[in-house]
Amino acid sequence: MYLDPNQSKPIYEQVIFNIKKQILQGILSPGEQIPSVRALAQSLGINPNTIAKAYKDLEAQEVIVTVKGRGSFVNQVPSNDELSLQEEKKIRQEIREWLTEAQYAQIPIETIHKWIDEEVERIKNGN
Amino acid sequence: MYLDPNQSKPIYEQVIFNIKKQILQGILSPGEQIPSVRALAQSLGINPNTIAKAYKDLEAQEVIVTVKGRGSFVNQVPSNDELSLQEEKKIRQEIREWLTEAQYAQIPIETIHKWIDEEVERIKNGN
Amino acid sequence: MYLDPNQSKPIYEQVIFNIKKQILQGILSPGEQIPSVRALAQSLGINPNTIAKAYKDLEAQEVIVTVKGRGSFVNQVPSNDELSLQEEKKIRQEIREWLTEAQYAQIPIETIHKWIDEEVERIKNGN
Amino acid sequence: MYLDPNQSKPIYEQVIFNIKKQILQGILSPGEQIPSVRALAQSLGINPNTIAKAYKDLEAQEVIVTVKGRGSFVNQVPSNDELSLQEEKKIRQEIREWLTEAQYAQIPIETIHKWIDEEVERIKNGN
DNA sequence: GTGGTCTAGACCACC
DNA sequence: GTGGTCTAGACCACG
Repeated sequence: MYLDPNQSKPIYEQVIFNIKKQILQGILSPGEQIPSVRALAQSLGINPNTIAKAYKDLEAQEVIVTVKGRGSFVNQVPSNDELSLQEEKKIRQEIREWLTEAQYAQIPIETIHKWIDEEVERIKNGN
Repeated sequence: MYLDPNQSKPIYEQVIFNIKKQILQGILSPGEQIPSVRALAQSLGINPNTIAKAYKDLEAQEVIVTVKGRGSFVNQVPSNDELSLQEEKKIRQEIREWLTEAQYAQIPIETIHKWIDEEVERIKNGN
Repeated sequence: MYLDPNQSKPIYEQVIFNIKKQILQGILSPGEQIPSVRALAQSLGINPNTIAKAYKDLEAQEVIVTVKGRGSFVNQVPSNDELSLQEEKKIRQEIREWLTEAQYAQIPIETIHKWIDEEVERIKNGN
Repeated sequence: MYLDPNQSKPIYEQVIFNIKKQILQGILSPGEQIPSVRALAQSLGINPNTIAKAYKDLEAQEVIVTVKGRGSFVNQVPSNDELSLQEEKKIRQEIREWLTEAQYAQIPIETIHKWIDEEVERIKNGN
């Protein structure tokens, strides 16, 4: 896992992001134990509280399950047959927020579609 | 202009966003004067400091020019024939941040492309 | 608001519980601002981080909305026309956990129903 | 006996819960010997310390009696003619804790009564 | 060993 | 003024 200190995104969100990416890439499999709070904190050189916060959020999102005294484990990826309306609203909101920026910078819409396809590949393959 | 207080995005960024959108939609044309800091603040019912910060950022991005004692005016939209590498890196970063979420929620890539096209239309037409 | 230090329930959960109760009782109304993190922390004599945690959880549950630099505000109570299955599962789980205890203590089922009605009244009226 | 590792309730409490349920259901009768700490730990695949703690708590609650060198035995179910005030206070507290949640989720009081009756049946019949 | 809670105190972004 | 993030270090419950 790699954290970019130059990024404005808070560390704990970067950790959440990375764990999810590793699950999608199959580096972490359902049922598998993820590193302990203290171990990950030490290997990243940051405070354990920050990792604990990330793990708690991941549990609230039902990405992992945590058992006190034993550790945290990867959950099943949700079988989102019915795309929750809330999820759609959230993603659309995020699209809207950078798309005006992109339009203003005169980036052709085809280029944007291309970039998205490339990034999807990147997530699947692992950079 | 409409501000959504429920949005996590800070107000000054929402103001920047809205000014840019109005330029893209042709509501504001190059050379045209935009409302004064005080006038806009009053009409939106927010703190003038917040508008001042937004205008300062817009000037730094060369979207508007401010002439002391006269007001602020819309600049030419940049003719970005050559897409700056920095611009691309920034947009790709923003794409990456929500795309992992979307992948995790099992949203098909075709759906995402469709949403983007819809949102582009929305920007062009003005909601 | 009153915190019971003898209770095993963590302080931040007691705070969440109390805010929700006050909303149900009409002490706090939708749109109204709740006390600032620092103010509530001081008046309860506890660390501001603990209140901040409670408020963040309340925001994740969509009970309040928080605007950086302004404060936190009560949201609309959800119009749960369709009772989410997840909600039902959670409540049933909680019922199951103490009901065996009650059965073992030989408490008649009618008594339990009576207690629940009394507690509902108590929530509505405010102790 | 079945333990749910996904449940937030600690394992030793789940063991206590299950023993009591089996007594209520008549699977275990007063005077009957229950499995040894080691045997139960092995059959559940968990740490013997955990079972030992459960048995110790059960003995403190006078649900079982342990005779050194012989094993643990089921006690008489208490003939709680007079409901202890302490018992009532404890149960009422537990009711209060989830009832606010239920009220907030707009669950009708009739539904809650129905759920309780259903769960009582479930305990009596053994799922 | 594991995670959960809490305190104390710092710095930052926003209004 | 507001909340958000992060650090450092403590103590507890659980296995």
